[in-house]
Amino acid sequence: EKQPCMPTHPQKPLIIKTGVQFTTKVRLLVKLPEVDYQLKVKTTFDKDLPPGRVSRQFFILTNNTKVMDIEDYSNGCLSVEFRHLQLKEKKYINGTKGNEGLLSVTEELHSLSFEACFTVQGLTIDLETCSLPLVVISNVSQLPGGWASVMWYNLLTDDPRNLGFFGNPPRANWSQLSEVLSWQFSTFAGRGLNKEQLSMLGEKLLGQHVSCGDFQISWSRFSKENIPGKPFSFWMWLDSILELIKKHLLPVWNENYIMGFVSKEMERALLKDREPGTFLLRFSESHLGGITFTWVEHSDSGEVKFNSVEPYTKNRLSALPFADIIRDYKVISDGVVPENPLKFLYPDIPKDEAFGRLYNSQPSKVHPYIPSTLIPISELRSNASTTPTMCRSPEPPMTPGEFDMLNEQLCFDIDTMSSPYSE
Amino acid sequence: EKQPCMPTHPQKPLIIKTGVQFTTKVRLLVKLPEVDYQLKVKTTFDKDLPPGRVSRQFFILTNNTKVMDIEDYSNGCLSVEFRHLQLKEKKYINGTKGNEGLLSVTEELHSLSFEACFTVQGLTIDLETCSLPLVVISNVSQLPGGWASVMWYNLLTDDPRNLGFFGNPPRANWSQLSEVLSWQFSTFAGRGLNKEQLSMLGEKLLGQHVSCGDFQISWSRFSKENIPGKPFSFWMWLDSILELIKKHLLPVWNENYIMGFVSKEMERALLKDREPGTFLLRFSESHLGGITFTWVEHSDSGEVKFNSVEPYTKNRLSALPFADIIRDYKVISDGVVPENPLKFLYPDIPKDEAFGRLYNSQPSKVHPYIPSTLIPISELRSNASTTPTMCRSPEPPMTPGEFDMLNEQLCFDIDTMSSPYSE
DNA sequence: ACAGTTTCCCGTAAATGC
DNA sequence: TGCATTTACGGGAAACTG
Repeated sequence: EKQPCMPTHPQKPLIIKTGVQFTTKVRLLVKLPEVDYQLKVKTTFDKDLPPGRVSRQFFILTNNTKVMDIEDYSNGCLSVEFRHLQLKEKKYINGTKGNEGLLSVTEELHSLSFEACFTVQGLTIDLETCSLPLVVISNVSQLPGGWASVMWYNLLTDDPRNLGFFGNPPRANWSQLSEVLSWQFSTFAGRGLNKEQLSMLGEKLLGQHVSCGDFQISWSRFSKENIPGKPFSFWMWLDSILELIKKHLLPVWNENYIMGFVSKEMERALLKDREPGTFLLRFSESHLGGITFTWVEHSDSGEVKFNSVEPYTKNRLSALPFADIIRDYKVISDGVVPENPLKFLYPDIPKDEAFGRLYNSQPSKVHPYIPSTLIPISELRSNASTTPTMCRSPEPPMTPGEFDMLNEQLCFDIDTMSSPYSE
Repeated sequence: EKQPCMPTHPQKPLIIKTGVQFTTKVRLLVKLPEVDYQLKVKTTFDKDLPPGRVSRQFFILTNNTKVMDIEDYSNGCLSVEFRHLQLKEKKYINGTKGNEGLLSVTEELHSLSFEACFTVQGLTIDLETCSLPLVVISNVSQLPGGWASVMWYNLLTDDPRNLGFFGNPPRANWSQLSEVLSWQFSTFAGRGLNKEQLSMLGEKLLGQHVSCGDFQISWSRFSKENIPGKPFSFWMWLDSILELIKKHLLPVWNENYIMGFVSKEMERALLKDREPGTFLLRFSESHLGGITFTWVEHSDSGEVKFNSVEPYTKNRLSALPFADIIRDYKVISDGVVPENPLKFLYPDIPKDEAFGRLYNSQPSKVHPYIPSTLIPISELRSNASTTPTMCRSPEPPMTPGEFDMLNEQLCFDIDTMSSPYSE
């Protein structure tokens, strides 16, 4: 009687923030020639919530009933789009929350139900369907955690409605997970991750054990427990970089000028035989959302020396675009004329050849004033070099896709939630 | 039966933003020994709005009835504080808005009424009072305009409820207005304006006619019409500077290191006989919320030369504190070693003596990295100097206060609206 | 088309809850 | 008390609306 179709959805579906509008669309996949009245569809949040299964309860603030209409892109289907839906938390359900205790809010899964009822030839037919599991957040600061849940769910199950998924979440194979991670970058930043980059991520996640086999990563390791010695989890760290790229590094990333995910050891191994002034761009592993450059030079005694600048974060980058930082960066050693130590992007691309097109032209507009820019500068009094260590090995390749396939639904076809979490 | 008391209120009262919580408090100024039941007070927005007089209508979203209580600071009075009040606009009152046409939203005055009713010895007594005129805005971008209205109203009338005030607003004497302007700076930035600064503002507002007499300024000239040749009004300009000071220049302003309001002509007259490297700080007249420095130097031929840097606005200043900009500013002329041209704060205070305490210490924290800061730099290829002109005269002094006196009310005593428009 | 005004909503900070 | 979560609202931008 009904059959699935393909979904069309925006950037980060399945995450709804309370108080922020979202949209959903339902299609009836069978033609009903004899329905002579308006077919009403009602949408309900967490309709048959398993009692006590969910610690927070929400309801739809705005009008939740609409009449189906012949679809514009007329394949003749009836469809209805709910717009301006908004979720609000129910307070004080029965004294205190029916908390399941162990799950964090971004692990708590919800769903949106749709119901319709009509009569054909004296036969009353009830239609009902529901969305894929949804994550409800109250602040954008929870978006990374929510997205981690959506990724993990869709990576590891085909079940369209396992709301208890995070009660005992399965592990992921690195081969699957790495594909998803690369896909995050190609989707949100326009370019995926290559073998070497994924290899570094795999080591970060698994320790040095990674070598050839396909290891398994726990949900906790992926996004809940902190990276040893750091105050953030693997996914929080990776997502902070994704955000940094989206907001401040898009052209540089897309030109493939950011090696990005390289261990310090690998970095030194790559640079050590290169021309002095050769540099590469690497994301900070110690701070969230930071990028640094490391260049190689030869000391007076002929020794190889590596220098890395303090990582630039979004605050600095919004004052000065990254390409301009590379162009203008200068080092002053004990009062000598400042010099830009960055000459060649690894392996050997002259800096201006790589970044020239990305520089901002300096506006010298208002005449009576002397134009002034900020330039990034490092002042050296004594030598500051670092200790090298060792090297690494590579890792399996990556391909895009598969996630979309999970967005299929029976009964009605539901366009998965489109809340405004595109960039 | 009732008498006024002093109000206690926050920074920018009498302005309410829709959807944002505000607080108000009412006191009953007579003791009612025989009231044996709870005295309810109801608050209503625009209770008896003159029909068609107001183009927008609002209502109070939350609970608007509360019971009076013996005041904590027990002088025995009954009082009640309404918290978490919130205003929302009524939509589609009767087709279209009852617009009065000519007034902008920040000129439209509203009021909050309070009512109570009780029976003493068989006598039913109705109490009613209302607030001073209120301005309702929907976005903080309207706050400067709203505050201009509040200032003008309180400066020019003692009427506690002339809601049609801006239908034909009176002019202000410069002597009164200048006092209010200085008071804005002392209230919001901790230091008022001196004679010379006010003199420059007077000229800006009145043209060169200002000399000795007390001129009148129209409401329109003050905050509605644009400064000739500029895309903003006098008050928008001045308020943008106030905001810049509050957010980025507070210590420098309070140390009186910012001359700020000086014409370019005066600036040159002051600097021309000074030691080369003498500089002063001046607010931009051409852009909103900008500050620049101008220094004097002698060209090779011995001529006096003035240079002004492109003004720094909040974006730049949030990347780099102003004191650090002064410390680190450098000029590179055709590749020569960069030099900081700023030596003495006018008239002759060595730069570091003035600003030393305000510099930020450069953090060199994370070891493996070379610390890097942004420094402001101007690169000169050819000469960029400007044309001098002429001089000016000073203006009357300033004193604080008076505004508070306007906040007195009859009947009940109302703490004027406290919406969160402090900094 | 446009300007004045409101709505939307991210992102930071503060408040709240557990 | 500390951490997790929500609320608050400034500020920039988009949407609205005459």
